[in-house]
Amino acid sequence: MSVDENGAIDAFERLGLTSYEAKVFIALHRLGSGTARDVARVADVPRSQVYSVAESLEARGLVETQQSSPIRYRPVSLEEAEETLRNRFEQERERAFEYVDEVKRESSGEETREDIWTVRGRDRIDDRVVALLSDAEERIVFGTRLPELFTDPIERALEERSSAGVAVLGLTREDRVRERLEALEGVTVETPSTFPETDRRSGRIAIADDGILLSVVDDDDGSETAIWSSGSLFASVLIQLIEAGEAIPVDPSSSTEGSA
Amino acid sequence: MSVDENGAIDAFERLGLTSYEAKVFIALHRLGSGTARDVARVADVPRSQVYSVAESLEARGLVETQQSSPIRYRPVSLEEAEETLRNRFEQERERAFEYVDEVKRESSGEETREDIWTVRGRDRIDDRVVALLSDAEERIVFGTRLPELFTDPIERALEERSSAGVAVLGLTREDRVRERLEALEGVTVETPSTFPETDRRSGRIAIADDGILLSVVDDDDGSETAIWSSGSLFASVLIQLIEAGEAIPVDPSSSTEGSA
DNA sequence: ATGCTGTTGTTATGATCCTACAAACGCCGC
DNA sequence: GCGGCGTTTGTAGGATCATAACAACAGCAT
Repeated sequence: MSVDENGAIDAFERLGLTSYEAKVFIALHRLGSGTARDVARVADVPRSQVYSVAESLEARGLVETQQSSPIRYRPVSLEEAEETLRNRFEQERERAFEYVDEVKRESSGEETREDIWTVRGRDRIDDRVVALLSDAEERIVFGTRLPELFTDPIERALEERSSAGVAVLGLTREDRVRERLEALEGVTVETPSTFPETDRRSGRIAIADDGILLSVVDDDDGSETAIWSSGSLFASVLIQLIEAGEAIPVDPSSSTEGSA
Repeated sequence: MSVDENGAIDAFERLGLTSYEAKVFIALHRLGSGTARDVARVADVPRSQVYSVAESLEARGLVETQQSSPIRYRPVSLEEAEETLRNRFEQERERAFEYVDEVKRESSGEETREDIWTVRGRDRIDDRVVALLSDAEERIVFGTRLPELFTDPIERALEERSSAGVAVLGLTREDRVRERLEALEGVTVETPSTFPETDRRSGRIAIADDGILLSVVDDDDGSETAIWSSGSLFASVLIQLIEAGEAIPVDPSSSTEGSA
């Protein structure tokens, strides 16, 4: 998906440049090379500011300077710039995480018991579901009404667990999801009995042994929020409710409905 | 090299977190999990601020929340956090550079002629030297008095070019550099005739056909600055001067001395 | 040679925004 | 009644944006 200049400037800002730095950098790529005046004409940056901004970019390795009269600037190649920014990112990442790795304390096993955690965002929930399913030893239940929430890694995890002898049950009303589930060897598929066909908020349900995850999808922006728990009384009670076919919304504003 | 907490906080800030976000994230890793009060005790963050800071981290996928009383927070694993930050970086990088790639204009060939460019920073100069040397078709001169400026990639480039039939001459007084140069097949090594043995500012000299790079090293902080040019009259004149054994400092404040 | 004009590069200043930091307060459980 | 929790408000400071002034210089016309 293409972005406009404002989007690119925003992206550069999140990469650590100021708005002026981003504009000068882009302008120099447009021009090939140029003086402060050239840059100011192309970029929405006052000419008097271009000098110090370009100097800052040079210090960052993103621009080269020709000390002529007038001074000429030129950007390094995109490849060089990407590598420079990536190297800086990796360097800071290493600095930051090396320290945290030193001081972190492993979460104690008990601390996660009796706990229910909230996770937001589709990618994060994808990962959590895969982690949950991959740990299953005895049985799995997975259901969704949205094909896009039935991701390839989830599909592979179901297949792999089924091959490993874990009992896998799929729940869905959605034909496209049903077909993919049925295509997996050893996976049985049922139509959920208690969710109304008009249900539009449920996201995914995943049960793996004593772990459970329930997600909901916001109709407005499609964002997904999940709660999950593993090895807790809450989890076992909720699993019982689901298996009895009577999932009960815990709270209207943050429903724990399973998939339709 | 290990870093302290302030260094880690600085690094997280350059990765796009605020100071408070970094402190809360680190504190949660120290604790394993905890309430706002727990975090405030460990981190230099007022308790009343922890709630919104942790919410922001959750929105970034770096923290999970347990809506209990009191609210409990726990960090995602370091692996997850690293992946999250890296994915965000790559996403912004792609957004930014995709746009610049669309709008950039190739530098015209002539525009780089008659031009002398300044490059700062050891890594960038490393790359420029390698690029210069790798393009040589006929002859190379390389010299430095500092072993650390004779990098492995430079060494490999000299070796590769020598194998390709390019005449390669090394210039140095420094024994360690001399030994490495002499170990390269087909490379001759000479002692420079004009630089005083007490020279402490020269960095590197690299000549490749009609291109030249000269760097100097700042005694105070060891930083390196280079000028380079290729295919220009300036370059040919300077090459002649070097080859006549009479390199002349262009300006006392930004000397263009060659290597010792 | 001189005066005028436009450009260059540096510096200063004010406005705005974001973040750090402090404090207040209603509600709740004990 | 007290302490803890969670939300909200306010202020100060720094960074960035944006504008403006000015000395020096180059080019050009006279």
